[in-house]
Amino acid sequence: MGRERATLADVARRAGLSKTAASMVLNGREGTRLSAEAHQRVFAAAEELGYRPNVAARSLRTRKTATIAFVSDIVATTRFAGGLIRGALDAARERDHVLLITETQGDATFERYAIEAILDRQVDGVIYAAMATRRLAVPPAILGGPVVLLNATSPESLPCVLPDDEGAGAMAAETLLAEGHRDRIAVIGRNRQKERDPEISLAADARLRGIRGALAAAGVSLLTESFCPEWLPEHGYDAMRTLLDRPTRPSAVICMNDRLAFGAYQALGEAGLTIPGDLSVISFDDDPIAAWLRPGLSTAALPHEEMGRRAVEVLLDGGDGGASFVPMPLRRRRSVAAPAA
Amino acid sequence: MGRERATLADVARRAGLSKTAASMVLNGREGTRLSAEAHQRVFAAAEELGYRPNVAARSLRTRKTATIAFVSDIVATTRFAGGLIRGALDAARERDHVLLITETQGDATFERYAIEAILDRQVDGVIYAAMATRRLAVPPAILGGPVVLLNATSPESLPCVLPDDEGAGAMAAETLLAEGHRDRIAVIGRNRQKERDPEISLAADARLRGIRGALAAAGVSLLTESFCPEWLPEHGYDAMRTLLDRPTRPSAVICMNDRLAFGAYQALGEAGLTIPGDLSVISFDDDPIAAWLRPGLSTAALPHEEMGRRAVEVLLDGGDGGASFVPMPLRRRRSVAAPAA
DNA sequence: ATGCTCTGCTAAATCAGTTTAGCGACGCGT
DNA sequence: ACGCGTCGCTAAACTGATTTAGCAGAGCAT
Repeated sequence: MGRERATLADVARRAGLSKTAASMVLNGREGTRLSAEAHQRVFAAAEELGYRPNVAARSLRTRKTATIAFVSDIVATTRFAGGLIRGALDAARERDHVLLITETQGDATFERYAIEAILDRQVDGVIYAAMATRRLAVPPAILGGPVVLLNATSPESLPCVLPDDEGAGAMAAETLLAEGHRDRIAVIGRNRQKERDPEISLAADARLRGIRGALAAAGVSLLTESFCPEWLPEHGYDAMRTLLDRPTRPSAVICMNDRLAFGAYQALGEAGLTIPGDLSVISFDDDPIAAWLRPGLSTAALPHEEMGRRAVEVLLDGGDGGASFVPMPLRRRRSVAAPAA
Repeated sequence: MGRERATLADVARRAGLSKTAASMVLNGREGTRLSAEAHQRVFAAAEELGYRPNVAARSLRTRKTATIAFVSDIVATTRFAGGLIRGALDAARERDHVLLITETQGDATFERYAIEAILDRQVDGVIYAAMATRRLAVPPAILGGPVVLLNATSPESLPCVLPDDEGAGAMAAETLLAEGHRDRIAVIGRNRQKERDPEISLAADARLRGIRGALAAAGVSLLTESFCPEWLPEHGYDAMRTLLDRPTRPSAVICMNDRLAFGAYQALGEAGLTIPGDLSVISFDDDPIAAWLRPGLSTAALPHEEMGRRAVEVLLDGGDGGASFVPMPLRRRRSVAAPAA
């Protein structure tokens, strides 16, 4: 690629100055005593030759590469990753950096390979991302440089960027309360494993805490809570069917994610019940499907893009070293209304 | 990152040989006359020191970086990109390469930036990917090196990797024929713009050609074809409702993508019709939603992962310079059955 | 006139590899 | 004994930038 690129030596020659002078001018070094005229000549020469510095040569000397490694378990290949990468890409571009992407797929060999590739290329920092919000162990080899965890925390308490699941939980509950729902609110998607083991999920527990907190503050308690083995549509479907068999039908359900909500929609459709007339539904994630459902599903969006962006900012601009929580905005759609009288 | 790494000079010193010797041994150069014992000593020294070559230094001399640029319009941030990137990542790793990801977002300024970043870093090749299968103009600046188009073609007829949409269209039609559907097959998702302008879509025309070819071969013609302004669920919904108002109800519909099919499902559900009892549905893409629908949606999968992989293979191993079509496998689910008697 | 400082600039070292050119020792044929 | 080829290896150049150390000349004070 790119044959015949002008080098710094070419620029210097054309400007009638030394490489040293050219380098200093182009890097905008303070305290150099080069004349205004010298500056002019260097800039002009660089412009005329279309000079662009050779990154390899520069980083050989400076050990800076203007490159960030984006390492993930399997996030890069899932639909959830898009926003994370896009946000990181944007923020990186604004800071004249570029993203090197690798995936470990949870495999130790792949991880070792990814880390070697990264160290060999002397990246300026690492963003270590997880698909599901969770706690994880960071390979010690990358701790030599700046690291930011994305959608994850670690025992070493490295700087990290997380969605504000607890806030989202509270918001979901408050949204229902504001519509007038009180004692007939149900939750679909309780899951002991997810709630207890931070290495599996941090979201489950946080969302639940938020929901409970907001309801407690209003003096309301949950009608019932459905447990699900996973957060997939079929489990939401099953849970909703069971719920409909109860003597007291809920006026609203909070689903722990959109896929469960989708399953719940299916069960409601089969039962001939309408949303939000018979029952309101609210959920988390803002999966693309939320906008496609009829009626549109109200859901607290995972702010992927903002999270990716934030990770780069913390990495390059420096953060306070702690956790950075990104708010989950509510996407208000037609699935929530006041309970039937 | 990576302080105190051993250099080639360290290895040479430890092996009691010159840098030249060490370099040649480690690169497995043929025709060198270094003794077997020298080889041993170099390998041992490298091993003991945990030596890893400095990529910047190497590429400064060789102009090779073991890095591939993955440039896309907006593909990297969409749910469709996952597989493309994952496949490329896998194939790249197998060849000891790494992926530099950039996005143009269809913006000329961003594109220029992306290309400069790429040229500055002297990547070994470029994969230029599009979100929607289409024809596009490749920026001339990257034509100096190897380029492969992914999910796209170009007027310059560069090597490219495309899904076999025509084959998939034929397969969809044949699947329905095999179940016994004949003269009551409808298509949802015709779209003049997509079919006519290759800069918008190549898939629309190809899928349709495949469908028509297979039906013609069986002496069958389409019952009707619904036009849609876009391929979104709401348009599938509208099309299906219109279809159900016709005197002759179709026994099967082929939707141009899964989102249309999702909309069709919604309309069928509301009309109280069951799939596949009253009507079979088949589609294209294998969006995650296809597996979540009840009943599961039969669909020809976009082989993203295989496409990403193929792009890297063509780029690094060399292709025949033409288009490489990747088959779209049918994901057979419960949405297709024999027509009601 | 000498010494000193300041200005404006450059030579050369450096980063860590690859590659070219070639050197000394040895064996062999004549 | 001399020339030649082969073997096993190395010195030094080279890649393109940054950075350190320092030089020549002007201005000024003594």
